[in-house]
Order: sequence, then structure tokens, then C-alpha cells
Amino acid sequence: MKKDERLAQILKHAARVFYEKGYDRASIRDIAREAEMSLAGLYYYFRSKEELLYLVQKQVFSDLLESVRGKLQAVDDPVEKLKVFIHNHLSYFIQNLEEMKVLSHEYECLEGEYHEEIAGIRREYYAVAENLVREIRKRHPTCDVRPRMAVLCLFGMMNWLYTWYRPAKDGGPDSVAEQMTALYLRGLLAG
Amino acid sequence: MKKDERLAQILKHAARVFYEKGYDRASIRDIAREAEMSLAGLYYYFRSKEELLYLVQKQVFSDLLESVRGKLQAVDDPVEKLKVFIHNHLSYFIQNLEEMKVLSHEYECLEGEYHEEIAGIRREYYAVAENLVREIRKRHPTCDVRPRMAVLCLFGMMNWLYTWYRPAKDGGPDSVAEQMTALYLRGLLAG
DNA sequence: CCGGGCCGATCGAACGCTCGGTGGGCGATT
DNA sequence: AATCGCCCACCGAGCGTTCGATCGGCCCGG
Repeated sequence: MKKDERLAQILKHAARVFYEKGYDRASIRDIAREAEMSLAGLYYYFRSKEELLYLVQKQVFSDLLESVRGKLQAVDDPVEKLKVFIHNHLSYFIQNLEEMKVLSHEYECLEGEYHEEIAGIRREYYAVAENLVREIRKRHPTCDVRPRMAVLCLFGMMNWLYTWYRPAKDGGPDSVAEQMTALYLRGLLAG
Repeated sequence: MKKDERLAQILKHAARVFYEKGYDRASIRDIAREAEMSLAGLYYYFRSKEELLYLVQKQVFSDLLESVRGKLQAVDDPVEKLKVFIHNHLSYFIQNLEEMKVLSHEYECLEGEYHEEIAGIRREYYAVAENLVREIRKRHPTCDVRPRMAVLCLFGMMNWLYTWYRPAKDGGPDSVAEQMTALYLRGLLAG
């Protein structure tokens, strides 16, 4: 097995432990247990616990950003684009719940360059959504919410998901996305 | 100075440190420094770090619940009541940003009875909001979002605030509440 | 086909440090 | 003299990290 694949496995294990215990309470020993490796053996794949968190966050966030950019290219109308954005975010969130909780909840744990790089991706991702809202405002005069507020409300609605989502109660990604899209877009556009 | 008041002061210091560093990264020694007391001296006022977090969360959450119950009594129409609920939540959030971040972000840090008691208050608070949405659905047939989802989206929008709120950019409590209420209620009621 | 040397991957053990928590005592107030 | 509020000195546990050693597979000269 290649080193990259092995690292990917380890990141998956790490994400699960961070998801369950939180970054600070999770010890490298916990992750070693989960990955069925020795403590010291893990350090062959990363330099520090902080780098491990960085690798988890970077991988999932880059993937998410790439995914939505691909899907947005196929659509023209900004309202439809925003629907695609919301659907993509929620699908990805639900299908990668552990990593996405780690991404949403452990934002302040990284420092220095690690933090800066994740913050950069975050800004890019945010900008995609804000630009869509700006486009919509241009074409729909009834849309009067300030873009910054509108986008932050949207992310709040969506990212809070990790605190309450239960598949049995709330249905699959499509169902969740449909309901949230309806609630949010009617609020954004109606007047 | 009375013991209660001194404890309240200490809780305020603790909330600030928890707010800045997060519960796990904050050490009792940090709190001692902030409160200008010795480590051992603090333990005269609480039994453990976990109890300290519990006291912070319980105090702020009870206060919030009591506050909204008081204000809701003065209103009859459920839509107006929900507006009051949102305004109260956001005002309180912004005026007690440190404690409210600790309440929102450090939910999983308590265990056993401590956790159960905070979870109990949370359920009560949640139930207030959900009952309002149910009332609204009864009287407004165009409201088709499932109450659970509607309420969780609302809390997501509001509680995410601690990750982005900047007074200079986003205005005061009234401004934030007005925009969020508009966005959310139009989405909930429109059809 | 064999042998030795090398290297990637892994491990056990330990280090230095910080953590939450405590036992005993000191001075001031009552 | 007793209680209250507080602090110094300390403890055991657990942390992230490192180090030296090991083991299996691969390459290469004979």
C-alpha cells in the first residue's frame, strides 16, 4: 500500500476520533488505538497533532470547494446556482459528517500558517456564496437583505447541522436540502 | 463582599477565558490569572473545572430562558411572539457574547448530571420555540416547513453568530434582529 | 542464486511538561 | 477561639513528542 493511501486512512481514523471527542480531548494515543498503530508509528506520517488536524481540515475543505465549483459551471441562473450550492453543501456535509463537524467546530484550534491556509480556503468558499447573493440582488429588486448577513445566516443554518442531524428524524441529504432551500430562498427573495 | 457576588465575578472571568481559549485549552491557572487569585483559592468557590463550566452555562441559560418567558407573556399573536423570541435571543446573545459562545460551543464538555441539567434547560428553551412554530403553522396554512427543521434552522442562524459577529460591520442587536427576523419569517410564512 | 547492505515503516520506552486537584496552614474578621 | 477566605507547595496522571532499535522486503555485487 502506498504512503498516500495509508495517510488517507489515518486521516479518516483521526477525523472519527476528533469528531467523537473533540480536538483537544482527543489524544494521539486515542487515534493510535483507532488506527491500530503505535503512537510513535503515527509520527512517521505527520509532524504534530496540529498538522494532523490541518491535514484533515484541508483535505475535506478543498474537496468541498472543488466539488461545488464543478457543479456551478453547469448552471447559469444565479438563483439556480445558489440552490446547487446549498444542495452540494448539505449533501457533502451529511455524507462526510465527521470531517465536516471537525471543520466547523475546531476552527480556532489551528495557529500560524496552518490557520492561515484553512482560513484562505474558507474565504474562497465564502466568496463563492456571497457573489451568488450579490448576483441575485442585482436581478431581484425585492431582495433587500445585506449580502454579508444573508450569507452568514445561510452558513449558520447549514453548519449548525452537526449539532442535531439524525438520519431517522430528518431524512436524507435531498430532503434536508429541499426544506432548507425552500425556507431560505423564500426568505431571501420574497417581498 | 458576599460570597455569591464574588462567585459571580469569578464566573465572569471564567467565561472570558473559556470564550478566548475554549474550555479544554483554558486552564484553571489561566482563570486564576484573569481573576487575580491563586489556583487553590479558586477551589473555595467550586469543586472542579467541570462544575465551573456548568455554573457559567447554567447561569446564562437560566437567565435567557427566564427573560424570554417574561417578554412572551405580554404578546398574544404567535407570529409576534416569535419575533419577540428572536429579538430577545439575539439581543441577549450580543450583550453576553462571551457566555453565549461558551454555551453554544462547549455543549459536549459536560457529562453526567451536569450535562443532564443543561440539556434540560436547553429542551425547555427549544420547546418554547417549537411550540410557537406549531401555533403559527395552525393559523398560517402556507407554512409548510416541518417544525423541528424550522426551529433547528432558526437556532443555527442565530447561534452561529458567535463565529462572525462584529459590531462595526453588523450593527447593534436591533439591526441584526431586524434583518434575521425578516429573512427567517418571510421564509417561514411565504408561499 | 546467494549475501550483505540499505531503507521504509513501525514500535517500546522514556522525557519534559502541564494539567486538575489537594493538604495544611496563615491572617483577618467575628 | 472559631470561621472564612485565601495561598504555597505539592501530587499523580496524562499529554505531545522523540529516540534508538527492529523487522521485512528490495537491490546489487559475487
